[in-house]
Amino acid sequence: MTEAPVDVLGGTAPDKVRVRFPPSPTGSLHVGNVRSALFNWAFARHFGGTFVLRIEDTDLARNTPEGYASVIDSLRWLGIDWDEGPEVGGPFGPYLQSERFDTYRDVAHKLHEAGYAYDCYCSQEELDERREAARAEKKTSGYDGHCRDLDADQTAEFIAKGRMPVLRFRMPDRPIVFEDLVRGEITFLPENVPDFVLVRGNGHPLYTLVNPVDDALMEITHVLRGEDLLSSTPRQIALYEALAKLGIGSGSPRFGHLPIVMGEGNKRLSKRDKGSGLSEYIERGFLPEGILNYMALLGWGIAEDRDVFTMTEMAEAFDIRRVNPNPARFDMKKCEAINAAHLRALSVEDLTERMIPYLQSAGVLPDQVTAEQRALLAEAAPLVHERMVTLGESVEMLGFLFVDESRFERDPADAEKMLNDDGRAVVKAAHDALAALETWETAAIDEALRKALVEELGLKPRNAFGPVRVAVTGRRISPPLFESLELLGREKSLARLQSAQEA
RNA sequence: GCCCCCGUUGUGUAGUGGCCUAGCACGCCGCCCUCUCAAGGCGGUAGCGCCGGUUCGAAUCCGGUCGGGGGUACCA
Repeated sequence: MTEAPVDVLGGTAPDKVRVRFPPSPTGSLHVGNVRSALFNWAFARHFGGTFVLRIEDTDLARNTPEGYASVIDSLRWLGIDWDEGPEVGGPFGPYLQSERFDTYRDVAHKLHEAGYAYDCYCSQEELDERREAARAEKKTSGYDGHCRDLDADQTAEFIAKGRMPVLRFRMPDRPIVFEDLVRGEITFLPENVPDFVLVRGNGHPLYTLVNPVDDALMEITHVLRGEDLLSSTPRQIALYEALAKLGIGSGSPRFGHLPIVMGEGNKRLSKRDKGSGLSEYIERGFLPEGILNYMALLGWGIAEDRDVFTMTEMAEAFDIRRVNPNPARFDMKKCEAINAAHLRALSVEDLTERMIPYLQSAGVLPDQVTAEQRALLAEAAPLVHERMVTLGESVEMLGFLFVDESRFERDPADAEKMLNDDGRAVVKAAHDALAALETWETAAIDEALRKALVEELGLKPRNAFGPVRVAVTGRRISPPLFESLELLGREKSLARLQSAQEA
């Protein structure tokens, strides 16, 4: 590494850097996608280049309109903006592959004409059979080149049988060596990279064709993607080179293969695993800046002694060569800790606004929030600011302030534990002390309760305030008690202290 | 089977031959603070997969080995 520092730009002017994020709209984004989008985005922003969003929807059977909307919404929620792509346009459109089939057909034809690809008539059964045989001999089990050089008679014979050929790419007979931006030099020998299918027998183009073709046409300079695509890189490089010779694009982009994200154990985080979908994090009330920050930490770090940063800072500091090639496990605890740090960094105003949707969807606040409710929430926000890990927790922490008295409920387990006979006696003493209060504010409440419960009843503070807390907030864990009482107001507070005695 | 990638505490990482009795963060444990829970402060736990070699000296270089992962489709 010291002898041969990786040349990231390879002659490309920084502002000419073009990267892309090519999700297929088969559902909502999962964390692997997000990480990939983020690193490409950071790379582009770092150099002042262009970030392209391209929708890979060639697999008609698996695409859904919701999937498309979900991808767009997710990226917007995250704040990952694209310079070219759906909704924003650009000079290389259309950016939906389903609208580019003519292009693929045309390119496939040219590849065939020039001899870079050939018709292959092998049936699935024949392929399987020969694959098994090769494997039995402990050899590479890929395509054996059977149809590489069919003559006219052989071809005619297949056609007479009614076989529909696939279009197969003819891999060059030489090693393919490339410098991975994350992993350094990687070599693939020709015997291990067999000819591959570009177009199905039914004429439908495959990912193997359309992905490189679009990268070439869209003048993509760098491809940052998951490690799972590493072994398909040599065949893509060969394709880029063939395309360039046909005047399509200018050769292979530079590649950087990011480590995969693993879930529990040693398995790649798959779409089915819980914790893999971005939507789960949105629903729980993670912040986009928290999620993104944590994702960045999966393989990259801004500094030795620092792991909380903004995306602006990331874009400024991002260096693909500093990405660690090790697969990284997703650690929910760490993700939560990072999110909590971002939550704490929010201004009270910002926090207040961001909590509202969560309180609304939980039914704590109405769709139309009144000015009074908003003001109350703003006053309560500082009390929970450093107690929350996600915005969703605001529902349990602050719900007691907003629900109608008719809907106020206490946690059954907490009530049972704290509002026993002793507890009710404490609550009664608290009620009487507070009822006599002239000014309803934190300091006075604090003083009155300490006097009545700690001094007069001789209780330890924690034992004194526990029952009161459950009586008023409904839970053993709550924002600070005296402040909560003040915000709840005299009337509601006294009513709850009353009703708790009857429980 | 074959090909490729990866290997530092539980997790993410720092470390590019001596500054390493291996640093940081999260987690976990304990203490302090304290009306609960957090936040904050202090302290602790735990790691260079293994074996050889090079060298005065190796987490760092080389070889092997073991382990893990990815790929091996008319999916992407």
